[in-house]
This record gives sequence, C-alpha cells and structure tokens, in this order.
Amino acid sequence: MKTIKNKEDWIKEGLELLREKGIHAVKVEVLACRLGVTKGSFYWYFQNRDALLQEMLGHWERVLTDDVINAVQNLEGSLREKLSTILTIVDDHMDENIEKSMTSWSFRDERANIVVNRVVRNRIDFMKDLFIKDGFSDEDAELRARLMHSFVAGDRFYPSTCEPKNSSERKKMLQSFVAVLCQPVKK
Amino acid sequence: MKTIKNKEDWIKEGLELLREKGIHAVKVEVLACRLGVTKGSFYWYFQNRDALLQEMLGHWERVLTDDVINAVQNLEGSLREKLSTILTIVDDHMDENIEKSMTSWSFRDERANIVVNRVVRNRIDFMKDLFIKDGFSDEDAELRARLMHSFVAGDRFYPSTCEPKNSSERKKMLQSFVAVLCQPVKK
DNA sequence: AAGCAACAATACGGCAACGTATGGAGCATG
DNA sequence: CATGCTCCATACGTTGCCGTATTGTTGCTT
Repeated sequence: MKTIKNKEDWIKEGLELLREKGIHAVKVEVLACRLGVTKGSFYWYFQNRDALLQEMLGHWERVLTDDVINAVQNLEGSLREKLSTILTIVDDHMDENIEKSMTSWSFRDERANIVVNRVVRNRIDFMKDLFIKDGFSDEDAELRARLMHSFVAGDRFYPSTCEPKNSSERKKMLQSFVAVLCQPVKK
Repeated sequence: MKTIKNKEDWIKEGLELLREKGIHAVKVEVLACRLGVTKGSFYWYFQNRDALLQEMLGHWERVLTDDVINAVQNLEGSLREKLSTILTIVDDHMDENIEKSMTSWSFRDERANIVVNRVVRNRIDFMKDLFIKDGFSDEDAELRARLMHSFVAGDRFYPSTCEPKNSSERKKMLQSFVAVLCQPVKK
C-alpha cells in the first residue's frame, strides 16, 4: 500500500464521495482523512477546492463515460434487440448514484451543467442513430431517443416508480417499453 | 406591508429559497434577512432548522401539488387530447425549479424522498387511470403512464435535450410524443 | 395602568470548513 | 555531504452558520 498520493487519487476519491453523498459532501478535510493524509497534501496539488471539482468533472466525462459507451459498443440484431440490450445493461450495471449526484450537481452549477448536458446529448445521439439506421426520420428518431433517455434516467430517480426491481417482471416491462418505442405511428 | 411574520411566512420563504438555490441554501440567517427580521424570530416558531425543512415538505405536498392537480382536473376529449393538454399545461406553467430542487433533495434525504415519491406516484396514477379508461390493460397503462411521467420530469432535467423551447416546434414534438404513447402495440 | 403574551433584536458560544504559512521528512542528485 | 525537490504535518486565522440566552418592544386584556 503506497502512502504517497498523486492528483488522480484525490480526484477519484472525490468522485467516490460525490457518488456516495453528493457534491456538498466533497470536502477537503474529509477527503484527506479518507486518503490517510492531511490537507497539507491537498493544497500541494490543488489551488483550492474548486480546482478539484473542475478536475472531477473532466475525469468523469473522459473516463467514466467511456465505460458506458464501451459496454454498449458492439450491438447485434434488430433495433428492438439493440435497444433492449442497452436497457438491460444500463439497468443492471450502471452505477445510478454517480448519475444522480452529477445531475443534482448540474442543477446548481453551471460548469457541471455543461458537462452533464454534453454527456447526455452524446448518449441521445447514440440511440438516435440506431433509430435512423432503422428507417425513422430524423425528427422521429430524435423524439424516440429522447424518450428512451428520459426513461432510463428518470425512472430511477423516483424509486417508487421503480418496481418491480431486478426481477423477470422488470425485464418484461422493459421489453414492452421497447416495443412501444419501436412502433411507427399509424396515420 | 406587515412586518410581523407568522410560521407560514417562514415556510413559504423557505420554499422560495429552495426553489432558487436548492436545499443547502435554506439557512435560517439568510431567511431571516430576506424576511427583514433576525433569527430571534425564527427560533420562536421553530425548534431548529430541521423542523422548518419538515414543514416545508408538508406544505409542498399539501398546497403546491394541488395546483397541478387542479390545473389538470377537468379534462375533455379523447385520450390523446387529454394527455396533450396535460403536457402543455405542465410544460408551460409548472415551475420546473421547485421540482428540480425537491428531486435533488430527495436523493440525499429520506424524508424528502418519501414525500416526493408519494407525489410522483399520485401523478402517475392519475395518468394511468386515463389510459385504463381508454381500454389499456393495467400493466400497459402503468408502463405508459410512467413513460409519460419520466419524460415530463426527465426531459427538463437536461436542458440540452430541451430544444426547441416554447415554440410551436416544441408543441409539435409533444404531439408526436403523445401519438407514440397512445399507439397500441401491434402483435 | 399593569401585566401578560407574541414577536423580535442582540450578543454570545461553538463548530466545521476553507485556506495559509511554515516547517519538516524523505529521497535524489551533484 | 549539502542542496533541493516532492510531499505531508501542524498550527493558525477567518468565515459562515447553528443554536441559546437574555433582554426589549408592541399591543391586547383586565
């Protein structure tokens, strides 16, 4: 176990704390304690707390977002199957807490807002492409991709709506959801 | 302009501050300042800050939620028309910031979480009924109501996805959205 | 007029968090 | 060995906020 910390250690621990308790809990003395050092170290790496927050944003956008994209990279099958896979992966493996914390942070902080929106826009565009490749118009693809996103993001924000959890019931629900989304509108 | 404050003045100002800047900004000295008194008054009405927060939750659930329900009470027309009306009303008149702040608060506070989930569940049930009355199965109605809700809630949480704003373009998009939602799934 | 009750001001103690200043400890390098 | 660089500890000043204690003001009641 190394004792010397580098900048990234602080950033990662900052993100971990953000995930657990939200942005207001990211305090330099708390971080120092969790890393087993004192804040003398912190102020060697960062000019102030705000500098850390900024780097956390960068790190999240660069590194953690890639995980999601990689996990969903090689999709096979029909549109329905692809969307279904995405939903399952996101529903199972994605850490919902960091998303909550980031979103919450972005409500009250302009820089966080910009980053989060960029990430969200990327995700939507990713799904939008799937719809377009399947023959939907740009306008229609945009709408459905946004629907898809707001569902994945929103349904988990309100736990009461989140039943059934982790069961085959839930999988079935997600299937139905995809079915509704993939259905072209009859004139 | 009356100078003497009552309990409700504090609660309302607390909610206003919550709306503007989030729960962490709701501080008794700040409130006192905005009300033009000192905190000597605050501690006459409330045992501590936490007591105020609790009452704010109650007030919100009781009063402000009613506004939404009342605004949507007397719906006329087909299912599509009803949903469309709801979307328009919510999209235009509802204060998005208080919703953001409440949701954000509920992420990290158990009591807020309970209240917010109750409110959300009510809204979903309201829409679910509309679907059921239109012939959808319980399961299907649940799904579509949740979709509807997560869209109204979620789409606004991410401003980048929120274009176009306030234009007839947006109304058109909402229309298409309702169309997708009301479409039964083909076997 | 006296007295009580409702509301508010002032002053204080305490704590948590930021940021600074300064002085090491350990290691590398000439 | 001496010097310097990197990383950390300690101590301190400051600010913002909570909550308490005490006293003051206003107005109603008897």
